Amino acid sequence: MERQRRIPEATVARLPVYLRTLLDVQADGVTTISSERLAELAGVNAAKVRKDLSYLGSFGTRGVGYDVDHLLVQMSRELGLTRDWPVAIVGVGNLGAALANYGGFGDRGFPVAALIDADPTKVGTIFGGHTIRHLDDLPALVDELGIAIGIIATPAVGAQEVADRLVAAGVKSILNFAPAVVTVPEQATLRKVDLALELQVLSFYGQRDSIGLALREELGVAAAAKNSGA
Amino acid sequence: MERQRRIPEATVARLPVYLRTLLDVQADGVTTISSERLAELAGVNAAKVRKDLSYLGSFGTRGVGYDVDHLLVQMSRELGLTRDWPVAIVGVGNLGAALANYGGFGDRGFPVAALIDADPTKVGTIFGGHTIRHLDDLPALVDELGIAIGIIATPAVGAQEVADRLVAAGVKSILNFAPAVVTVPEQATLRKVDLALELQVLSFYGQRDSIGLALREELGVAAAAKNSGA
DNA sequence: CCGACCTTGTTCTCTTGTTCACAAAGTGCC
DNA sequence: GGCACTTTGTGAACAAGAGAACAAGGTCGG
Ligand SMILES: NC(=O)c1ccc[n+]([C@@H]2O[C@H](COP(=O)([O-])OP(=O)(O)OC[C@H]3O[C@@H](n4cnc5c(N)ncnc54)[C@H](O)[C@@H]3O)[C@@H](O)[C@H]2O)c1
Ligand SMILES: NC(=O)c1ccc[n+]([C@@H]2O[C@H](COP(=O)([O-])OP(=O)(O)OC[C@H]3O[C@@H](n4cnc5c(N)ncnc54)[C@H](O)[C@@H]3O)[C@@H](O)[C@H]2O)c1
Repeated sequence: MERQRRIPEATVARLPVYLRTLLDVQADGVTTISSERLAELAGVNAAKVRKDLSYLGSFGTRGVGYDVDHLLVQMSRELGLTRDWPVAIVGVGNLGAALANYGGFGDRGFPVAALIDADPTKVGTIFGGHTIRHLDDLPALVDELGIAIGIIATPAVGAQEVADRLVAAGVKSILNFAPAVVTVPEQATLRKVDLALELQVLSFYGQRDSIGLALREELGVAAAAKNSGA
Repeated sequence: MERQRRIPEATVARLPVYLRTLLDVQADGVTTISSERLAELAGVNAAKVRKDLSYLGSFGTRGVGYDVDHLLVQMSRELGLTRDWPVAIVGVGNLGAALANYGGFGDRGFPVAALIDADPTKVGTIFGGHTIRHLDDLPALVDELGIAIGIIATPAVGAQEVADRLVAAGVKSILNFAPAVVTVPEQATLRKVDLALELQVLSFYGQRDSIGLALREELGVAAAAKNSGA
């Protein structure tokens, strides 16, 4: 009779999308929303929305839909957004600086609490209201500021070491922007954002479409014959 | 006897990781690599590597492994990396500027060919070697420069419109950084990078782990009581 | 030239995720 | 109060992906 609290990974990744959508409609004064409408706005299938929401043990009202406010509360609770998650950005270069300047994080419960670099000429300088600290100060910063999430914005070479240090300092959640394979022990969670990967995937599909077009033009009868075989 | 050229999405997303790994080992002078070793370096399962590579129709040599150079050629061809894919960055703000400054794109076949903004005070100014052009110039730029990929780095509000314009101008591949649901017609491909989503997913697992710890420590009856209270 | 050894390519099974379809449940009109 | 209508929640079918296991194929030492 165990609690069925196990939320599938795929669902977890969609909850933030629903959350944002709900905040949008809430701002427009909408108080109730159907799975159909939410699905449309979130760009997914309605059945998927209902199933996803059902994992929250969420109570929609049949014949009516879901109460937007209530859904937002449930969802925030489930995602752990009832508290702040102080973020440390490691590597204040091009990208790290842009992230540090970005206001969108603090707004949503992810305040940038520390900037960290290894370059002695950067350490000690002030950027975006924060004094840049040295990587060696990490454990102290985690203690002091309760850093919960580390963002790696260093070159690929340093990424694994930074991750190791973050984990050693007690940071269990890491977001990696460096184009490198980084591994963390099981008790930690690592997610990656890989620009080059995204572009290469786009080029794959871009290319395939071009080929597809050419094929579609030239193939004609042969194509049908070929496909029917399958 | 149909060509089994349909590569699964999940595989496509891993090919860039293999590619990068192979480039790394190639730089170290390695000429042959086993699926086992490649898997280790790429952080995946060896069987998965073999299956993925088999979609390339790739010829490994049993008893030996894969020829690194050959694999790189095949993989680049499959991913469409034998040509350049000129990129246009739309929205030269915080993030757009960082992306424009980043050297890592041009290196790998994705030269930044155009910077685009809608802000009249930015249009005409020079940034990182490019004159910032107006969104209205998009069709001309696509013709002139052969823009193949559009990167959306505008605020969320403008994202869908920018996407529509990109598609209308003939850009079939789009990478969206704005936290908004953007849809494109079927002939186009859109991928998104969603920072807030990544952080929220991290907070979900971060929270769950803390709870998990508490549960593991106290388990049994007490835990149930505690949860019911929350 | 042969046999021990290694590594691939692929088949099969299991798990995870998606979608459909429909009964159950509630609303609000009349 | 009853009935037609809406929308949820979920069971079941289907699709995609992961991983284990192993036969087939090839290498290389002797
Ligand atoms: N800039 C972009 O738009 C962009 C886009 C995609 C990916 N990336 C990736 O993000 C990462 C950062 O890119 P960038 O352009 O900001 O690079 P950058 O060279 O401008 O900045 C890197 C910063 O990290 C610091 N650093 C280096 N090693 C460190 C270490 N071990 N510990 C702490 N700090 C360290 C450096 O001092 C520097 O300040 C790179 O891996 C890059 O591939 C950047
Ligand atoms: N900066 C970051 O680190 C960061 C991180 C995550 C996500 N994002 C997202 O990336 C997007 C850009 O962020 P930013 O910090 O660079 O914002 P920004 O406000 O600094 O820059 C936005 C730029 O887009 C331009 N713009 C606005 N509407 C436009 C339109 N319709 N067409 C063309 N250009 C237009 C503006 O003139 C401005 O130059 C936002 O959606 C943000 O949420 C940014």
